[in-house]
Amino acid sequence: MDFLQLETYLTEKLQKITDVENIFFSANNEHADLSTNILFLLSKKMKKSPKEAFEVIRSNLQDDYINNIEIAKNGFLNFHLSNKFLHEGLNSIINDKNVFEQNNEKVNVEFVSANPTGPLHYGNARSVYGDALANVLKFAGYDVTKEYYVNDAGNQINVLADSVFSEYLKLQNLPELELEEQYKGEYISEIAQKIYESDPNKWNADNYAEHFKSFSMNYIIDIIKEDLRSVGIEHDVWVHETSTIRHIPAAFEILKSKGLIYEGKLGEIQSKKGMESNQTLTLFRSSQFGDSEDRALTKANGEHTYFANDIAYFYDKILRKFKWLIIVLGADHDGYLKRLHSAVTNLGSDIKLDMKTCQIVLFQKNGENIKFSKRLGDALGLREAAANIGKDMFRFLMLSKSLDTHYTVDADKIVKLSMENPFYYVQYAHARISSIIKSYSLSDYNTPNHGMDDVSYNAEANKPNNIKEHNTKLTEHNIELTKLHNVKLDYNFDLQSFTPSMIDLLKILLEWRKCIKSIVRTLEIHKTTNYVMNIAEKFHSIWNEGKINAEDRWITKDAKVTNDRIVLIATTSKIISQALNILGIEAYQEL
RNA sequence: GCGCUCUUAGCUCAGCUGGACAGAGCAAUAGCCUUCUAAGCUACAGGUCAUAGGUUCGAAUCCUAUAGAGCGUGCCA
Repeated sequence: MDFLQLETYLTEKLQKITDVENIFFSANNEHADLSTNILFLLSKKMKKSPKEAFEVIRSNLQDDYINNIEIAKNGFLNFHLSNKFLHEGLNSIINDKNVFEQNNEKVNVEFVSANPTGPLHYGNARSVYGDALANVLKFAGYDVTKEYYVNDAGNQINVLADSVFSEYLKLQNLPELELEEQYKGEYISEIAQKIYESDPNKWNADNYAEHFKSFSMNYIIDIIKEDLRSVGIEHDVWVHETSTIRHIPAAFEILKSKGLIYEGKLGEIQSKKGMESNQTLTLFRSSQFGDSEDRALTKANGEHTYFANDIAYFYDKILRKFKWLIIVLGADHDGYLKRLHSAVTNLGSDIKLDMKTCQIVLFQKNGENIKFSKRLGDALGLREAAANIGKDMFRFLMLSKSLDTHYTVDADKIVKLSMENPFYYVQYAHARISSIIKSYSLSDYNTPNHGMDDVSYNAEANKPNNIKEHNTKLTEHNIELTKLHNVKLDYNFDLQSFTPSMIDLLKILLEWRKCIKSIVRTLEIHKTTNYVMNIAEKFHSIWNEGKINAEDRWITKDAKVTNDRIVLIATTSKIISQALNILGIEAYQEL
């Protein structure tokens, strides 16, 4: 039993007798262990005062998990929870009863999907969001696929091939091409060099195109993969645009049958930049769904637009039996969302589609924004941006802000900042816990007789012996706490062993799944960093209480008290590392 | 012009489905290390929650208008 379960339990209980909706619980606040707004809702419905409403439901609320219930002056109903609740709660975490059950819902999280025309730059800084989001959903029991969509069918690939070919000509001491659009940057010359090394004379204006396209693109995809690895991202699946456009006829057929595709002419706004404004094209009725106009699916030259290809791509996802499609895009794509959303939701029934746009992260130097341009190849690379402060801290920083935030990072301050920021605050807590457990494992208390097996610390071992499957998370960070799994559900730790602050900490731990649930609902990853900060804050505070009073330490003179406290602190460590794992960050043993 | 996002402490940002006196970090002030890591803790200080209305028992949160910032507004992707 944790807060998530308790709230569900109480809601069901209340709804049986009151028939009100939108019952809200606030866990672990300064007024009580759990508060609810039920009396506001009830008093409105019954046209009675909150106090009178309370009398009506009072007797139904008696429960083992609740010590006492009181009504606050302003009408909140406050619960104080019983030891039974805390006791079961702690045990449920120790025994991994707190993890979510596997469900079979297939979720596709598509993120990054930058064009394969150059390395990732810091404009892709928020790509870690999609990665962490996928991790949370996995943790919550979903069957998740991390996907990257490679736009290998558009004109930008031709531009890429031309840019490389131009460099190739240079190596042959021939005149460069005069291109309207071209990519510059070292990587272009690098690719040309590679091709030149293997075939210095083979390629010319008549035969270069296909080879230069595929070679360059594959080369760049490798760069991108490396860029992604540098921030800890690895996609499960890379889907190429050229492999999904075959679904266009089938997808169009569905939309046609719904009357959403027709032959016609575009309105003035769109066609003003168009080539031949009066031509008849294939159009999608996006205006039916709130878009300002219908949108083109074909170009004047008969080719399909990117939009058409995207429809095919999403249809492909649907054919692959995904029920929940999540796509993470840059803010510069949000004008595109309406039409895509309306097209995709019309392609299949029961498709849940979430499109998240992330506002750009601005990097500043000397108070001025660093510009980036892929064409000019002068962008601050994602790899470099991350390397500056390290992968883990980079992720933490990026994942600690809402996606909607127009976040500004000062490149000058960031290194200095790195020594004194929330990332280390959390890591320091974890390191201190490791230190406690180390001391404990070396102490006399660590005998086999206290209800759990002995806990030992092994700084050398990455993979300690005797790992039982379900507790590998703890062992990942070198402390051989795996034996804690032998603590039985009825392990009789005494809540009296804990100081009031430790009980507070325990209550925070019992909010973990509530936090996850909330992220699944809102897709707001930064709640994870907030949550783990809460734990760290409470932990550091307890640590200092121990400095003031030795009895408030984790390791005390009393063996029973110490053993009980070690269970709590090991559990804390477990939750912290679970949270950090979700963020894709390693939990440190030492700082 | 229109669409999306944002505006909370000097700075960077939190604020859970509308809920109790608006929070943290950095910066500033004053304390705390013979004792499990002081990258920490405690205290003090700092805010007309952009502005004006509205809905509600209750608004930083929802609605409308206004101001400012970012992005978009192609038969590019």
